[in-house]
Amino acid sequence: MPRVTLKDIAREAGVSVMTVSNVVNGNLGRVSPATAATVERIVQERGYVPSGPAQSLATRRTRLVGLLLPARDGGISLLGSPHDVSVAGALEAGLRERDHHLMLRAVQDAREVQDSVQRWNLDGVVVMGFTDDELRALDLPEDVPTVVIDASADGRAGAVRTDDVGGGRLAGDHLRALGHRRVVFCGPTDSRSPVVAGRLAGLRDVLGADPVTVVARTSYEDGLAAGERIAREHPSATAVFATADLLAAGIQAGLIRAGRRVPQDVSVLGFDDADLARYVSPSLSTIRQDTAGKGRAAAELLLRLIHGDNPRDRVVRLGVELVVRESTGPASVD
Amino acid sequence: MPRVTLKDIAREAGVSVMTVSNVVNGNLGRVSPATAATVERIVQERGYVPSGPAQSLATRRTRLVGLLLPARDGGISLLGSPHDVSVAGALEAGLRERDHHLMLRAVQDAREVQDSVQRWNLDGVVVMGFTDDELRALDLPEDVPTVVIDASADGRAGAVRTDDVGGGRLAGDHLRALGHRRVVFCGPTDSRSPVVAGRLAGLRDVLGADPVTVVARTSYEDGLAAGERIAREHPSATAVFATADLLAAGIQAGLIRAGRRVPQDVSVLGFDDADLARYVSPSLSTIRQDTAGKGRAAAELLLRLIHGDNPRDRVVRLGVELVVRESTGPASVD
DNA sequence: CTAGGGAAGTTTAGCGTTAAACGCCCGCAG
DNA sequence: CTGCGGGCGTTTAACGCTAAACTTCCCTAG
Repeated sequence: MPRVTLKDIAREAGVSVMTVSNVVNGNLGRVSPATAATVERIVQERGYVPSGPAQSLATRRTRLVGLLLPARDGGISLLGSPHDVSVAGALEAGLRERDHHLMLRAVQDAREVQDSVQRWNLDGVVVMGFTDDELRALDLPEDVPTVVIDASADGRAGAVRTDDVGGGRLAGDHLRALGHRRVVFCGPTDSRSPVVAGRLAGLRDVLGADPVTVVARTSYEDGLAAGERIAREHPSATAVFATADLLAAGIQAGLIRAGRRVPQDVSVLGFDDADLARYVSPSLSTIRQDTAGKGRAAAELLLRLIHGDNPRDRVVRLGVELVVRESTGPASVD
Repeated sequence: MPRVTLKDIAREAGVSVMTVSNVVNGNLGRVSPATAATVERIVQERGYVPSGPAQSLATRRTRLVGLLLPARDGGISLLGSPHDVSVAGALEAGLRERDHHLMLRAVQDAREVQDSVQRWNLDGVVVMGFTDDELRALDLPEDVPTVVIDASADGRAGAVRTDDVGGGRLAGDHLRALGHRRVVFCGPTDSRSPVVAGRLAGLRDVLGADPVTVVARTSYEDGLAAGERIAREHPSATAVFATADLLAAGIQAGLIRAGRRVPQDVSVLGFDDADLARYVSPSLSTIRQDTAGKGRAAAELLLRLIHGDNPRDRVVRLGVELVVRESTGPASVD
């Protein structure tokens, strides 16, 4: 069953294809209401849907946005964290409402980026889950509107970020108010990620001194190891602030496994307010960030960039909020 | 900066566009090795990438696959569960390896399906997260290769499923071996989902009698409520088998909140072996299903359907495995 | 009475690619 | 010699759509 084309509609309506095209695209300047109505009716009846490829070819715009993610472990886990999933969902919703489609693509190197973007003539690209260094290596095309999430925008690209410094401060305030003085900061500080650096900077702001830092990837397993290590190597610490809930959950489990009580002996504070913060026990106190807002903001910013109405602010920064649950409590007096 | 086209390459190489096209597509029957080499070199130098839209228009094939998901809560959470995320990741990887791209799209009704599929001339469609009834209402296009995940394939569509009956049996065997006789089954039994029905049937097979059933959506919150309800309304039950880990985690928390000990008073068994099964405490015993395998199988099956080499089996069923952790133990003697 | 202008179209050309049909030249069998 | 079949291409038309230029026709102002 061949596709219904403009030509089919045109023939049936007794007008030229151009007229049908104009009606379909709401370009009603040159079409009489009567003709428009007829065409509209036939379009409905026949269930005509314009061909994306043909439109793209003619207009050089695709209404297609790529979401580029790191291809790790063979690319199986392309949405690594709950955070990413939530952002991706909101991004898709934001694009869908404005009549754009999302292409999901894991990429490994600049060549793959180039290929995806060029092949599909993507109108725009959103990049998530890469560190600044990786991003630089990806060599994102200059001429395609781009929004990076949780990374530094270099020049022309837009960026959506969380107020990480504010989040770090919030964490510091909370822990300080509970009487904690010896706080361990835990996260992938070796990745030179501006996100991690920001959270640490915020914490330092409040605590006044450099907190002890323990390096760990943001996975549960790394958290587990880090928790045990903290119990062993930093026995005097009374609180741990981790850059992600997943990591915090692991740390907490590791501490408990090492015989510490949470929060009586050690408080644990996470970041994100992922669902799992409520599932683990003790439930995690955390700095909530607005992941859905991130996705929506990315969609909006990108569409702005695409349409060329140069947004005043190419960097959107979303607020954070402290959520107190069971994993943080007053510092134990020793 | 305009796109590099076949024409550009052709001009530079002093041949016709058709020759370049043939070289690029590895259609070397009519091209001398020397010419091919020259063209190849220039293609590399110029970084030529074929235009997807143009190719699609000419060949009527897009190498584009749509992943259709339910648009719920405003479509923000398009990948509802960890299970879905993992499947989607593996699907993307499978398609990518075979040079196809994935379009992620939340849909609400038949019109939206129609629109996405027609507009982009999708070569194939994967559908996940819908019940059989919803699927029927979506009215998936007859003429587009389709693979449904965790639903019944109606006729021409392919299906990838888990051996749910086997999983149910495994659950039953495990609980039976531990001495449990009064088992509660918990899941969205009202949705007439073949997945849930299969797991229940497997459990019944082993237990010999109809287990008590408590209806609940597969969310942590519903699990929490269900757990408390089970403690109240079915105080003599010694084990609960839930259709998803997320649900099981909630049930377990609800039971504990109601004063029951897990597993001493009540055992809890989940399904999926999602990451969170390891994060909660007690850690969840569960029936592991191969979500990555599901995604890969879906990719493979779909590509088969697309290429018309009619696969012998349009229904792929993946195996399950019992994973024993802390949440299940011997039945308490009363 | 005519120029000008808007309303309602249509025609032309082109987006980048490919399938299919059509050369052309050379070597070799009859 | 003629014919004819490979090897190596080229040409043509089409895929479905749109931007821009072009055509009518009618109405109104001067």
